[in-house]
Amino acid sequence: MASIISGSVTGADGWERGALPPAKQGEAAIPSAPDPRSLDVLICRLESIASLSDEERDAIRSLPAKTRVLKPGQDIVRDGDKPSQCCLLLSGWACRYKQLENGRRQIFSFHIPGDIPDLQSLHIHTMNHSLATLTESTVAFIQHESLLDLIERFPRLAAILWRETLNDAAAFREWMIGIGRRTAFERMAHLFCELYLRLQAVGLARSYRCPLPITQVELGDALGLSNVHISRVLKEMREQNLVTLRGGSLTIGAWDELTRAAGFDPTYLHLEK
Amino acid sequence: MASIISGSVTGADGWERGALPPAKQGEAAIPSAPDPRSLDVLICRLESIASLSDEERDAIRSLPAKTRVLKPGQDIVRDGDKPSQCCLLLSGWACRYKQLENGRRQIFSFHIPGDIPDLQSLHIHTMNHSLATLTESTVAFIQHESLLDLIERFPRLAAILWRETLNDAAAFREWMIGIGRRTAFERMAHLFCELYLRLQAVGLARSYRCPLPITQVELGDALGLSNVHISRVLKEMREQNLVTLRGGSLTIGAWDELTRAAGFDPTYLHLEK
DNA sequence: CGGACAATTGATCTACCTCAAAATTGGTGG
DNA sequence: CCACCAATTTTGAGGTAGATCAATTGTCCG
Repeated sequence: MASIISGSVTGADGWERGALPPAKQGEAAIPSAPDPRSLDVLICRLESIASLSDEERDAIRSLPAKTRVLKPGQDIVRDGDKPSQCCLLLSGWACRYKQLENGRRQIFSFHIPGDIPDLQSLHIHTMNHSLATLTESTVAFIQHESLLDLIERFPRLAAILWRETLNDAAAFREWMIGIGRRTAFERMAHLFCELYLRLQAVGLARSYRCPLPITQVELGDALGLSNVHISRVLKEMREQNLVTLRGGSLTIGAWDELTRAAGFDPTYLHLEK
Repeated sequence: MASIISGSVTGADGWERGALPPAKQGEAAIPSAPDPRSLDVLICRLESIASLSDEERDAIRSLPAKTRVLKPGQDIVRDGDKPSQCCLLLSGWACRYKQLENGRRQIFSFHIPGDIPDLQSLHIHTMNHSLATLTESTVAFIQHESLLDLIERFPRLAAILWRETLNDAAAFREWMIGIGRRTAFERMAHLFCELYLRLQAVGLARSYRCPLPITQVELGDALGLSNVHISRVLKEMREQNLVTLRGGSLTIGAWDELTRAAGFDPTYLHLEK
């Protein structure tokens, strides 16, 4: 499968224009034709971190972007690529990962609508990991030069985006703690807490239910565990009525117990409200 | 032990002025009195990433900074602090870590001269981890406002510092791969490769020898291993003549084999030369 | 010389892995 | 609506990397 940005394949590689994922969980349907308003999800996201002036909002809204619908399991940028654009996730799920020699891989982060998973490519020119969709996704591509021009005109936006990448690093550190120092049960609980809150922040989760369209193999690659062990720990959580994961959606049975079991402290997410 | 920046203790907490670590391994002795030229180590470091103009160099050199000598094992900033300054390491070693409830801790990164380990505090106002010295160290404190003023006047410096924090995140990802998907032997080898190259880049290592004044407990906290296991793996490496760690200094017996065993690819460090 | 700390070694235990087979799920075409 | 397929999940059995506990040795330094 070819990376999109590296540009080796375009047509036959299967972007379905017009075919959109079914709108779910309060997510508004997004037209596949380039739509300036689609960048509102970015504005919304940034306003959860800092307040924006009218000029800043307008400047973001008028960023030139190309919207695409991508199939599940498709690489957006590849390890080694030198992309000239960033990717804003409008709908669907994506992840960043790195493939190792022996077939092993490590997933670093999961991404949901409003995220710019490869924002770092703005300043680090060669990718040292890959970015791929997990589900069918709608993404908007924004040229680096447009973003660079934007942050030159609005230095405050530069600071906000910089902060975004710092939050990203904070999440990596939290992830590291999990992998290095928590039991399988704890780190899994921790991941569920994080994802639930992040989804809630962009309006994709409520009343302790949220989409989680991720296979157990992928969970394992993220948490440094085997799929077999993921299955066993999930069973245990189910039996304790902590969480249930079925049909791509997660139900949290006991939030307080879950956070306690995970040793979860949400401050590293830097969510408002 | 009290954090320096949180300011709860100053006098009795024991900063020794004038007492300096013995200069070793080609490291020039640094006067303990505040010395403007000391910021040259930062200039040197930044120039390993990008070239600087004369004005930029001068602006950095004239940053107001307060230099201190700190004892080993002393917190510089604490989890929860809201520092108003950043810390540039001039000599010695430091690490960032987070303490967990049950007495466990995870070390995220080791820092060497030229690093600004808490650069992120410039935009993330509350620390979500701690920073501490590992050895006696000389550090320069620079007020946030001075740095903010600097990057406002020189936007290119902002981009360079931003890039620094992105490199930081890249190192976290590499660390995660190790903890999640590599054996104890591999990840330890990987750490040694990383540290050797970073030290070499700032002139603190040559001919496969470098200082590594870190206890086995600290190595374990960084790699997610017990100190006992660290000892055993070190023994194995010693027997295979890969590396020897004695008296706070590391000797690499077979660089090529070491990198091969570690699956080490140095590009994520973004070192020039 | 003595005391604190760091490293080593031995013995035992366990969380998680690997391999392999069975059961479940979801999508597809007839 | 059912039958079928591939992908995913579940369960079982046995193996291992690395943890824990505890005692010994080595090192540094006042």
